[in-house]
Amino acid sequence: MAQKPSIPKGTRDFGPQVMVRRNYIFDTIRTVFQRYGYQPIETPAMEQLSTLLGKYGEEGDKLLFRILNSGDFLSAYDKNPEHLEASNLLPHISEKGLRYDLTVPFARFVVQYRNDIVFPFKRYQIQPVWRADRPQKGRYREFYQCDADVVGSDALLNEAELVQIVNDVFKKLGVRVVVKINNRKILAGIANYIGSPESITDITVAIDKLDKIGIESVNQELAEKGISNEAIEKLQPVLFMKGNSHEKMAQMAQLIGGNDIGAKGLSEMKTLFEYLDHMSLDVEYELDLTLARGLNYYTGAIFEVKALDAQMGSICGGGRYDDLTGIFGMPGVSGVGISFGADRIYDVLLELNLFPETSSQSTTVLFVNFGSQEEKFCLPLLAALRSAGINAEIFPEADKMKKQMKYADLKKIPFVILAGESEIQSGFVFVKNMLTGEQISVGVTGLVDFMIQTVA
RNA sequence: GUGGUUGUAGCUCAGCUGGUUAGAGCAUCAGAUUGUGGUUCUGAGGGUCGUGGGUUCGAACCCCAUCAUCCACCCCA
Repeated sequence: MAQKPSIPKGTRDFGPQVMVRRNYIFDTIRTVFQRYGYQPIETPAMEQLSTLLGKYGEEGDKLLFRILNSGDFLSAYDKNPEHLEASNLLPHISEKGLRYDLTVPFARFVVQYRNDIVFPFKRYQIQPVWRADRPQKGRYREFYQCDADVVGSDALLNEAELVQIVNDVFKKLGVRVVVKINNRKILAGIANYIGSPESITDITVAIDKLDKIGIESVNQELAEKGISNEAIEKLQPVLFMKGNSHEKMAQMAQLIGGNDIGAKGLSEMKTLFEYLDHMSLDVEYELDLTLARGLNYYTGAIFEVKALDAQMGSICGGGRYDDLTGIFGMPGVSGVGISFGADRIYDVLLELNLFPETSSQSTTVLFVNFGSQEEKFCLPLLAALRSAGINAEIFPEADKMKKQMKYADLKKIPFVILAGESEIQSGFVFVKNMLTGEQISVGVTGLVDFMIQTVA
């Protein structure tokens, strides 16, 4: 054989049986989003590079897929070698990129259509995103995000509602999860408290790994980042803090209640938990002081959802961003959003065997094709079954019966109807149940009613 | 970007210290069965052993390079 065709690293094809299951996830999430009044939008796969660059930090910029300009992109470029530098060459080579997430394109969308949007604007968006990362378990270069965001409202009730949505989605899917909640203002308060406000990023990145690498390694990493010993010392009570969410908040008030931003964060957290405690949720939710989340545009609450029974990174995350639209020239609009990672949720459902059984069958009835006369006899029956809401098809050619039966078998079609010459003359066709192998004769005039009853 | 793993039929993998013509299971196709699938039996097709170079009388096997893959780190859904 010639060289085998293949697809790019970190991308996947989805066959019919996989798509049925993926759609089950998308439909579940979409239904919940709509239940809470969120409206759908879509944005292009590619954005201007200027929209994307600088929004995800230095690391994020490296993970952007850039699209090569069409045509002879160097024709207008000054090719004098003395002026040849990557920085001024780049705009000539690439000016578009594949979107990295759905939040930044959404911010662009809000700014662009600000006069047409009714605020607070609740939107959802289910589309693929791309990251030029190295693939590994649960990590792909092309994957779907399912986002719900509210912009134009500072109210913490929005945060609470998003947790409620998480609750509903995972309850429907049957996955046990824990929602971890933190607040960037609390993290800033911690950084102030230990006297290194400028190191907030290094501090949060390090303590985010606490449960993964342990306290020793965290302290070591902090030291390597240039955090002073006394600052690390002051941080220890936070890292070792025990108790439930309310107890932790009380302890934190002792430590960081004195600085403005820390107090603000704690106050927000308290309000949020008051809402959540009144929502009779099924999911666990807890304050996790070590939760940091990478995206640096978050300014308030941050969320992360982890499956309790599967070894998988976070399957859902989000947070509050006070000024995302500011970088696109529209300051003072606050937003909060959440993003479900459909591909990871798929992997979790597969691992835990949580996909519903029925989600693999598409056709209910197959007519065996005996020839051109018989085809014509079957067509009105087919149409009638379809009108009655029953998925039905006829084998497209009068192939060997064995092959047609095998087709039904492989496609898990539960009923096969045989209408050959003698059946047509008698006015009775055979309906074969492929599960039991049982075959009964049914009058043509009563066929649709019979099938409706049998299927129901 | 860093470290490691594995590349043999469509798929999952055997293949001894380097030795004739590289095997198995599953899948596919055909027949047993001209109007009955999923079971069974018989037979058939399908491989530049990832690619390129080297060592050797001889390489799927040893060496080097390269590409791909998966896993871990960084980071993240």
